[in-house]
Amino acid sequence: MSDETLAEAFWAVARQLRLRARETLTPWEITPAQSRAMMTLLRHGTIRLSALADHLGIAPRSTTEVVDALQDRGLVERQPDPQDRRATLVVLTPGGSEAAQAMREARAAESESFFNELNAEDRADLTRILGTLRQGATAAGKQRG
Amino acid sequence: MSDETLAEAFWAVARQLRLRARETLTPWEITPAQSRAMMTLLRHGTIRLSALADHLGIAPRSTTEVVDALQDRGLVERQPDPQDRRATLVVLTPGGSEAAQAMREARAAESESFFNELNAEDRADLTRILGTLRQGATAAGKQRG
DNA sequence: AAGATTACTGAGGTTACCTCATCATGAGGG
DNA sequence: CCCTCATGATGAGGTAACCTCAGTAATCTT
Repeated sequence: MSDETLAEAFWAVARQLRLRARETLTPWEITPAQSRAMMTLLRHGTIRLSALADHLGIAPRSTTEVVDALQDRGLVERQPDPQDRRATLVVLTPGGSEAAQAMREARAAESESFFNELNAEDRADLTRILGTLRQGATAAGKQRG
Repeated sequence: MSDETLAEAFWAVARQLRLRARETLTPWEITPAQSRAMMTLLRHGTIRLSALADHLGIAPRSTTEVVDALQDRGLVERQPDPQDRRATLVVLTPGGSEAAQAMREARAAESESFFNELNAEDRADLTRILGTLRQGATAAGKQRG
């Protein structure tokens, strides 16, 4: 049953990674959900609130609150969707875009420093192993679903 | 900057593992915090509520609530500490102990099925790499602290 | 043009945590 | 012994991040 230890080790590292990520974001005083929203907007550009909800994996109603918070900080703006007047587009403000890029760089640097304990070979192995686990997990999930 | 991808892959797998763990515990209708408390009690035996709080990494007041919930389900009991009448000992009931052992086995089985996508060599590599990351993370954490 | 559907949001709830104040008990000093 | 201070648990009340359900405006279907 050394697998129990493997799972534990995985949790421990995930925890470290989570704490690091949180620490990295402290200068912006932003919550994890908000930062994920920012990253999504940086990656996909202006999108509808409902599309943002899909990307974040949370309910549209909850996304409203995340957007409210970001809007209060002047990081995003709501704009009417010219295609559909029911819809709301969420767009990064110039300041928000700047902040999002800075966050992305900080996270990349943090990730780099986290994983630079590993040599190139270990990184390659880890990448491959994680890929295997990711696929295996989804396949196994379907058995139960 | 393929590290960003590495971190992402790690998150993705951690997420799968978390979902699986949640799924594994559904038969007991128990929250993650409650199950962690059960595992702690199974491992350490009868301990004070404050000691349980330390193990769980949450505030004593929050631990009170976790214990309340477990007590309502008849899984644990409160007992006065003969050493110190201010303190409360938290002890698994016979039913709680049985449940805790069943959960531990279920989690071990789940972990086994999750990681059995990997061959022996990959498991060994992963174990080693996670160990490296865990140490590196704590070392790096001290720089910042 | 009526009816169904969709996009967002107000209202209100849940979970899992938190801090601060309170109360009983315990420990040390004069 | 008694007084003060510290400690263990808990009551009261708060927060963050989610949820569902209902309502409103706009769009699509027929």
